[in-house]
Order: sequence, then structure tokens, then C-alpha cells
Amino acid sequence: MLPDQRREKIVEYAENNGFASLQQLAELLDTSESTVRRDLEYLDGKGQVRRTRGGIAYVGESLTDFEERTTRALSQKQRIGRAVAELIEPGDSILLDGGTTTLEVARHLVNRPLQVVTNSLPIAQLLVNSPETELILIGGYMYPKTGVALGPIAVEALRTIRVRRLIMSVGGITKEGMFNSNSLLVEAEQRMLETAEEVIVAVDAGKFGRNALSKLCDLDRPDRIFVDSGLNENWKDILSSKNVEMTIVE
Amino acid sequence: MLPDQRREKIVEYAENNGFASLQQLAELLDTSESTVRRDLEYLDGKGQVRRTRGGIAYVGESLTDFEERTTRALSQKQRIGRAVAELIEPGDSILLDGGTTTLEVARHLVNRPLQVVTNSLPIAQLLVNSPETELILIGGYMYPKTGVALGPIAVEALRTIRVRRLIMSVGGITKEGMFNSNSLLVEAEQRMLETAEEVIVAVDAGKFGRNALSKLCDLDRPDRIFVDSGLNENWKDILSSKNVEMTIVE
DNA sequence: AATAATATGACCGATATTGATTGAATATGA
DNA sequence: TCATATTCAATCAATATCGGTCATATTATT
Repeated sequence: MLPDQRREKIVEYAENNGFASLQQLAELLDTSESTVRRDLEYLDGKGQVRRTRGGIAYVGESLTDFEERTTRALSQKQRIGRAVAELIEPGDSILLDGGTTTLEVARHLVNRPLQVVTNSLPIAQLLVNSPETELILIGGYMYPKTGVALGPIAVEALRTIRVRRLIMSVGGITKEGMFNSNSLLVEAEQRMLETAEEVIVAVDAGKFGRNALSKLCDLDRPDRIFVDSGLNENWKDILSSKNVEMTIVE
Repeated sequence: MLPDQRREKIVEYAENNGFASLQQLAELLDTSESTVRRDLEYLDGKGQVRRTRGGIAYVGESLTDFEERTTRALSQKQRIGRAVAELIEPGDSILLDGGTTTLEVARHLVNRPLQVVTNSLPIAQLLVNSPETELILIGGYMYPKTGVALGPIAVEALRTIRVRRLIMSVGGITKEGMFNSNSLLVEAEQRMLETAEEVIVAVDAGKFGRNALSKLCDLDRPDRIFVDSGLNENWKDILSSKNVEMTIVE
């Protein structure tokens, strides 16, 4: 097997399982631990994966990525995306955060007369040739896996922008608030929150009760949350007690 | 089997499988490893496929298919792109302007250890998943036709950036200087000129003697110009009298 | 047909990768 | 704390791959 191919498989395996031990990988790839060790060193050096004693852990959206793979979660994302897009009115100016859910929203915005601001490369790619849509891209350091622009350049660019609606997704929601896994991302998203009149959060129910690294904002900060019908009653009560408008998509 | 036919099969196989080893290919095509090796060198040179030790990996979306079959001017662009890319050293920080010629340069930068700054969406798309390459995207208003970011946001972002080399292409070159067709673009490019230690212009010979809307800079502003061999002697004299280093690609 | 130009396959020294081994560093558990 | 068991980083010999060269075969041109 080719070295690059092997490394790709390692990343893939780590993505799916969140963690992988040296032995597992050596057996899976039918190679020696030495080689795996060298590969991990290489991949870690590049930030694709984080080494831990005895193996590796996937860095980034590990848990969510896994869930995204399941078709059920995906089709829910699509439904959520459509529902959010239906809310958008002609001539709106909207800010689209990166993420697979917001990408689903963007799919429904092609060829609609809108001003769209985004820091997501895939979303920009989708909308750049949409004739009716005026597209403004937020630049910055490109985070490789998800293709979103982060860092000081992104934050600075967001300072000069005002939009009617922000559509964002988050990595986890607990009673303490909304979370995401990457602190650079959270910093950019906090700036986004300041630029929008109305904040809309689009998540699948699986994110509720799950924690992540950095706190993004309080639970009552969004004006509206779009979520699929998998949300349990307890959470519905909590949200309505916080005066967050909720749209259950099915 | 014809060489071109054989190469086409190699690309096809790589597309389908993601990876292909030398041995696999040699067997599949019923030819020697030497020949396959030469083919891979050729295909890698065109950016259609990425060589890795022991074989090849398929690289990104094949815009190439479309461009491959077009005029001679394009293959000159490819050659220029390759020549410019050879100049770039590991660890360099470079700023890539938008345009088809610079896109050809970018094809040869995939998987090389570099810091790349660009305002071009297609170039970003090409490099975002190149693991060795750190990518910084300049945002702004997206100009639909060419997919480059322009306007005040782009200009502002460029103010905070310094790079070793700027690689740009221009719409026209006359004795009065370099020109481009869009004044927003020229404004951004003038800012780019300020951020780079060394300015490299990559153009095909057809641009010489041609005018365009907005003046970008004087003829002697670039440190180096890459151009194909179609450039006539008169222009060579003019450029050398201006102390611009010239590389004739062929 | 003769010649030139190009493509091919085999070979070889240089280089990179691999797997095993070792002692050092770190974690585990009494 | 100490003893034991893992895991780690470094090293080395064996192996695989690379780039270049050369003789031969194929194709194009005169």
C-alpha cells in the first residue's frame, strides 16, 4: 500500500472512531507499529490528528462528523436546511456560518435575490455563480478540514459588516449555552453574533446535551432555533422558558 | 496503445480508486514501470494527478479536462505556470492573484510546504485540502465571473499581510505600464504590490501591446516577468532596458 | 528506403521507507 | 514509593522506489 494511501486511511479511521490505538492501526493496515508511529508523527506534525499516548485522537468535529455520516442525520440536516431557507425573504442580507447544516441552507439559496455573507469556502463555491445572489466572502486563515476562514483577518472583516440575519450551527448545546469545538471558530462566531439583527441557530437534535470545548454564547442568545423532531420534551421546556422561538422541523 | 490513450487511462483509474501504485498501473496497461513512471511525471507536471512515493493520488476536481483540450495559448499558460512554480522554494510565503495563469501556478503548489495567500476562490478551492500548504484567503465582494474577492474588505485584509513573493497576471502591457480591465481589481492589486518583497508577473505573450481600462503600475515595477517564447524582440529590448528580469518559457 | 525523432524497457547508483531492536521515558498498580 | 509493564524515540540493516542513462524499438519525415 502507498504511504499516502495508508495515512489517509489512518485519518479516516480516526475520524470515524474518534480514537485509534497503535495496535489497531498496525493490524488494520497490515504493517508494523514503527511505520504507524512514523505516520502518526507525520500526521500530527501537520495537525490532521492529535497524538496521544498509545494512539491518536481525531482533532476537530470528531463526534459530529461521525453522526453526519449516518443517513438519518443527513436527511434531517437537509430538512432543516430547507425549513430555514423558507424563512429567508427576497432582498434579505444574511450571514452564513460554516458547517454542513448551513451548507444545506445555502443549497436552497442558489438563484435567489439575496446578499449573502459567508466565511465558508464550500458555501461560497456554491453561490459564486448564482446570478441573483450578491456574495461577500469573509477571508482569513483557512481551516483545512471544514473550509472555513478564521482568525484575526476574519474577525476584522466581520467588524465592517451588518446583516439582517445570521444563520449558524453549533457543535453542542447544554443548559450553560452553546458551544463549539474550536476556539478560533468561536471567536469569529462571537463577532458574527454582533453583526446580525436576528440570530438563527440550525442544529440537529443530537447536539443537545453535548458539550464542546469553547462556549459561544448563552442559551437565550439566538432569536430562533431550528431543530428536528428528535428533540426531547425536557429541552423544549427549557428553551421556551428562555423565550427562544423554536421551529421543529419534520 | 497510444501514449495519450494510456495517460487518459491512468487518470481515469486514479479518479476511480483515489490511489494507484506503479505496479498496478504497469500491469493494467501492460507496459513497463519506466513508462508508467514517465507518464506520471508528465501528468503530475500538468497538475492532473499528484505523485506520491510508489504511485499516484488523484488530485481534486478536474477543471483540467476542460482546459486541456483548448488552444495552444492555454498550454503556454500551463508551461508558464510550471516555470513559475519551480521558482518557489519550500517555506515561501506567496500571494497569488486571481486569473487563469496564476491558477496554473497553483496547480503545481498542491502539497508543497508553503504559505499561500490568495483572493481567488478557485485557487483556494484547489489548495484548501493540500495538507502541506497553509492557506490564507482574502475575502471581499466576490466578482462572479472570475471568482476573485475585491473591494474594501479585500483591500483592508491585504493591509495586514506581508509576503515574500507576489505572483500576478495582468490584462495588458504597453510601454506605459501594466493594465487590467476592472478598476476594483486594480485597486486590490495595487495593494498587493505593496505587500510583497518580490513581484512576479506571469503573462502570455499575447498580452503585450494590448491596452486595458485601468493602469496598475509602471512597466519596471515587477522584479521578474515570466512569458512564453512568442514575445517579440522589440519587447525583450524594452524590458531589459527597464531592468526587469525576464524568463522566457519554452 | 533511409533517416530523424520519439517512445520504450532495462539497468544502476542514490535515496527513502520499512520493520526490528534497543534503552529511555512514561504510566500503572501494589 | 517502588517495581513492573507499556509506550516512545532513536538507530540500523534490509528493502523498495526514484531519477537518470543507455540501447533498442517504434513511428514520422524526407
